[in-house]
Amino acid sequence: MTTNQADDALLALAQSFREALRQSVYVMRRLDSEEQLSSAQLGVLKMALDGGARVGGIARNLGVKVPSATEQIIKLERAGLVKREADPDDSRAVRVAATPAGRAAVENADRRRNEFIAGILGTLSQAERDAVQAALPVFDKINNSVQN
Amino acid sequence: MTTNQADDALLALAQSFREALRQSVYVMRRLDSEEQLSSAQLGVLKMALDGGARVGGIARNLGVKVPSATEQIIKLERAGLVKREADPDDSRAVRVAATPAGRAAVENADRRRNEFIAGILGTLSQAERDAVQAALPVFDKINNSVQN
DNA sequence: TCCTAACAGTTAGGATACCTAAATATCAAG
DNA sequence: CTTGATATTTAGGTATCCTAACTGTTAGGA
Repeated sequence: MTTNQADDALLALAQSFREALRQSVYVMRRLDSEEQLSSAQLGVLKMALDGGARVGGIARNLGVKVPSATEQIIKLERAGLVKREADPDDSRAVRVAATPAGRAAVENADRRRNEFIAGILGTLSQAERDAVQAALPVFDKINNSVQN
Repeated sequence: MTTNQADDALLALAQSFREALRQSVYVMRRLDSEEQLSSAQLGVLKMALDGGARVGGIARNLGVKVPSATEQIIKLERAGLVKREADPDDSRAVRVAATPAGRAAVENADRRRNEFIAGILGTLSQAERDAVQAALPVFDKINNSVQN
């Protein structure tokens, strides 16, 4: 039946997709292992760049629970990369802002990581890069589905 | 200059790609959180299906160090999903083989995870699925580059 | 034959990131 | 002014990974 064929194709794609996911985790780990700033911390730091991210928002955006975000924020604070200050409008809340050192750290980390990945992407054919390019927005969409 | 333009494009693609990687980690975590078998364990178990995977091979294939593989293997053994036996040809080595229960566990876990992902893929347009499909081999290639 | 270097795996110890539950403080509505 | 909801932190625990050190086996000379 047509439906089952469609399902089978979908399941086969899902299987391959899962394989790619597993690999992504591995690539991410490699990327992290060469750096001082973990990707979790880099994620927090980037959200603190605009000057007033709240802990809950950071956690939501990062796909982790609030205590996990707090943990990273504390580490960054101890490293002098962000500062925490009371939200003037809501004393329950905390605003996390990158310090100048934090800003510099983001730029450095981002650049190095991008160069590493760009180095790999540079070995691909243009068609392959186009394929990646075309898939990225879809990945974004998939993530949002999962985010739920 | 042409070279710099190409570099810039590559770096921009790298940036987007990294964003997708970050999301992948998140999706993977979600996928894992709903299951009994972690994806690390599922990976080990799959390699044990053919009956005689060695610890070192499993570690290499999984992109982790040998002690990390051992750790997962021990957990699987305690759960009755694999058994360890001496390699008849080389007494230093250990052969890891899935038990019938292990085999069943893989099938179950794989099916459930594939269905979860297929459910998401099913909400996409055909063009979007094609884009994913086309990008998967490239992801594979990128992974192999990183594996180094 | 025996020694030694290389190799396969396990054990021990430690780091990191994540989670849930409980505690603290503030806000907002009645 | 009380009470329930909200924002964050603290406490405690889990999983995965890592490096270094240890045990046992193999293989290639001297």
